[in-house]
Amino acid sequence: MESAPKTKTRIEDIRRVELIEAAHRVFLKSGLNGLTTTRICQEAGMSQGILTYYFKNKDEVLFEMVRYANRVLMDDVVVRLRQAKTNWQRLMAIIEGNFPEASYNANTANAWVSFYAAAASNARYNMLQRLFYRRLRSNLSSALNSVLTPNRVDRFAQGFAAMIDGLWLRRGHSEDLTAAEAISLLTEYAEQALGVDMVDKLRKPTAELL
Amino acid sequence: MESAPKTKTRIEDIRRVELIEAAHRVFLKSGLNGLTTTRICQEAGMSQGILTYYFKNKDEVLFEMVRYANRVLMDDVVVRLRQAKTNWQRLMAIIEGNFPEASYNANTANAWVSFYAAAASNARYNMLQRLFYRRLRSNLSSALNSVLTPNRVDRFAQGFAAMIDGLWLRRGHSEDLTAAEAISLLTEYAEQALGVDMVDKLRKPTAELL
DNA sequence: TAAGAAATTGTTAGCGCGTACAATTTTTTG
DNA sequence: CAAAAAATTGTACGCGCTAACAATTTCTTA
Repeated sequence: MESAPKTKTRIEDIRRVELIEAAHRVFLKSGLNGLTTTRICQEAGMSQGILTYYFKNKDEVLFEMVRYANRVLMDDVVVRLRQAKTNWQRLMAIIEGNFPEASYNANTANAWVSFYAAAASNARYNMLQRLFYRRLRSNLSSALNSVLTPNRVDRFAQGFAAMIDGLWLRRGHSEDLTAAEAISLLTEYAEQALGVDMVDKLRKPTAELL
Repeated sequence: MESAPKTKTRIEDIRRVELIEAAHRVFLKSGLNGLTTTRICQEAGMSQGILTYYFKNKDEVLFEMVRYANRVLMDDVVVRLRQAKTNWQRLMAIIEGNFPEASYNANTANAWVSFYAAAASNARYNMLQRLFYRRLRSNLSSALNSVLTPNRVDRFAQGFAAMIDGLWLRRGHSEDLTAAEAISLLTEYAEQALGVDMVDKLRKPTAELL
């Protein structure tokens, strides 16, 4: 019976998404510091005032944009995880998905570093950061819990996550660091941390639990 | 014969150092974003105008402050390196020196992350970043060149540096990450990347070249 | 100790920013 | 098609910041 608010909501949703995507494009170019209300709106082809009509304030847009940006990056992991048949492939899905060739560049890296910096004094960003880490640990756990105890998974995740973050951090200022190298360094790390025996175990097809 | 500019230079040097140290204290508390001219001067117990009297501008103070901050951190490495007798001890000096118990806390970590973020759009910061990395690689090289070719050292340094940066980055928002754990994770990484044989070699006393 | 130099202060101009809001245009609806 | 509602624009205010600079105090030196 509610046909009235139909179009209203539709436009609202469209504009919100447009603004978030515009903010995302600016973010990938210039990081959080480059993100002014004026630039977001002009990137979206709208006028400045529109922002506070569809969002509480600028922070609201940025928060949604970061979630969106992470979703875009992590889609790669999700797709690869779905195709994985063995636990080793699951681990490789996580590794390769964290360094998509197309995204692993200096601008994107610096954008994320600026997010990390902002998270130091922004409670909501901080929560997102923790959420992202929990997701990673959970993915790792599902790939490794057949060979590692929960405690071992935690420790492995610590080093693994540090390596991912470090490789992204360094990407921002090392022109000669490719996605392939990052993947290779992280793979090597995982192989050495787990040892040959465990890697062999992980390579065996997963016993299906139907 | 130059007795006239004696006191002048003395005061100039003192004030410059005082301002740099004051900026450093603010930096460790609140990162680069918290660093306004007003805050630096009030931390130093001086009035705002003094800053441009002794420095070209604020950026100049910040640049010198970052060099100072790095020197403070790296002093630990230098001291440990001097005491090292074997190449393995040299490697451990680098590892332990990069995570001094007293400095490895969330505020300091976040301060450095804010520096990394700023380096994305600040050419001089970027040069400092590269300089810091070259120093690390050079230290690593002097510890490992007896067992690794230059190319291997480079590759090792890539992963090693990523791990250091990642462990600092993560320290900013993981309350439960201690210096001991960081050192242990990095040591483990080095041991596994080098293998038992090389570690054994590194443990033998260095042949003195007198 | 007086004059000149050096050091220090406090104020102010100017800029970029977020956002509130009145004014305007477009869309919806009876 | 007119009146009301929704969407969009442009402007303007206030804030925090850097840097410039005139005014003032403190030190030097002859």
